[in-house]
Amino acid sequence: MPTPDRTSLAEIVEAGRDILESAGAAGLTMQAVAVRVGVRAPSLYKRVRSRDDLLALITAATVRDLGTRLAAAGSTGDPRQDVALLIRAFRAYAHERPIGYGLIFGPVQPGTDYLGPAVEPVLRVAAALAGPEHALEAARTLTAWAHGFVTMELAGAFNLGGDVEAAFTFGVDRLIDALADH
Amino acid sequence: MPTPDRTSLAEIVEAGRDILESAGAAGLTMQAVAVRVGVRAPSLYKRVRSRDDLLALITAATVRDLGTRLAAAGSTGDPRQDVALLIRAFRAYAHERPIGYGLIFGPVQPGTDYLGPAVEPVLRVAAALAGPEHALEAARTLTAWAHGFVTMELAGAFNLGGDVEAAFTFGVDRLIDALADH
DNA sequence: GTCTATATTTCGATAGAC
DNA sequence: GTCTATCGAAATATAGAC
Repeated sequence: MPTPDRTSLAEIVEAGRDILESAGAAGLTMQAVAVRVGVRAPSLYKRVRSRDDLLALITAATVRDLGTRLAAAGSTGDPRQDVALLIRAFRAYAHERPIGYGLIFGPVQPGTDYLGPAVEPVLRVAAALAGPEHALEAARTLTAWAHGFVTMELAGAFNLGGDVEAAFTFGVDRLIDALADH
Repeated sequence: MPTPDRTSLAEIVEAGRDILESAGAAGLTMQAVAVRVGVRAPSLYKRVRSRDDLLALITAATVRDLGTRLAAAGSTGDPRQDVALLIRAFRAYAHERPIGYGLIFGPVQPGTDYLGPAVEPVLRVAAALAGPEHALEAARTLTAWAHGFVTMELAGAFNLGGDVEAAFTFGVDRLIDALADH
């Protein structure tokens, strides 16, 4: 009788995500993952090709997660309101899982179309706000700003005083004004 | 007679920056730096406390560099034009040294006020564009968007087709409109 | 599929002679 | 200040028994 499964790929990825947030990227070792899922490190290689492979799986899971959250951000029907809700959901997720979030736009595996799951909700609200012919450009502008803001925020780059919340609201408002279909 | 200096801190930092761009963060080893400056690895520790220390020095040098470039971006006197030139200079620098640039808003050493050298030029054009009372918020909005855009661009995140140059121009134009003092 | 045991490699950092 | 020599520590990954 073969040895029964003591873990699973999903459990390994989930463990990796938790370790990443609590111990940082350097703390994400195969050994640490093995301990958390309750097996020995070599056993992980039955389900994961390498540590880089695990990292890619974690990134993909994080993008899916973010996409789910963005899709659930709420739609009032008012494009401006919906964009604001979407961006706030985006920011909230980055604050919840800062390190995992940092993987999303980190150094990338060429040819991997890993961003898909999170793109659609953004395109939808962008189209509603800016009109279909500017949907893509508007989505890129919104995403770039949101990503830049939360990255700087998480890095402690807003250290000149002032109110970071006010800066966020200021940015959202101005951006929505700028992108709204005139 | 003591052994004459065969290298210097400045040379070490410069070598580190070059290795970083050509071999990535993982390729930046004390051994590689030593080879490039022409000494043995242990000698580096006379001028650098640790590899992390070297990374911090590289980050600081990169910020200074970026600040110089931003300050030299040109000023036509027209606030809109000046902002556009500044942001294009910002982007150009990130393209030149993508990995070094990535350090700037990476995980940070607490209490280090390392961003100073690059901030002043941004604040200046932001104040001219948005008015003094909104200078800080406008600078944050501009920087966030520019950083987000180049990060996504360098990560290959703009993979849905469309023209990236057009998206950049679109974003700059709309942002300037949004921030301009009305 | 899981285990023990280990190969391999690499790297950061230190000690002490010159 | 630079060198040789080496420590020490860690981590990825593999081999082969059960």
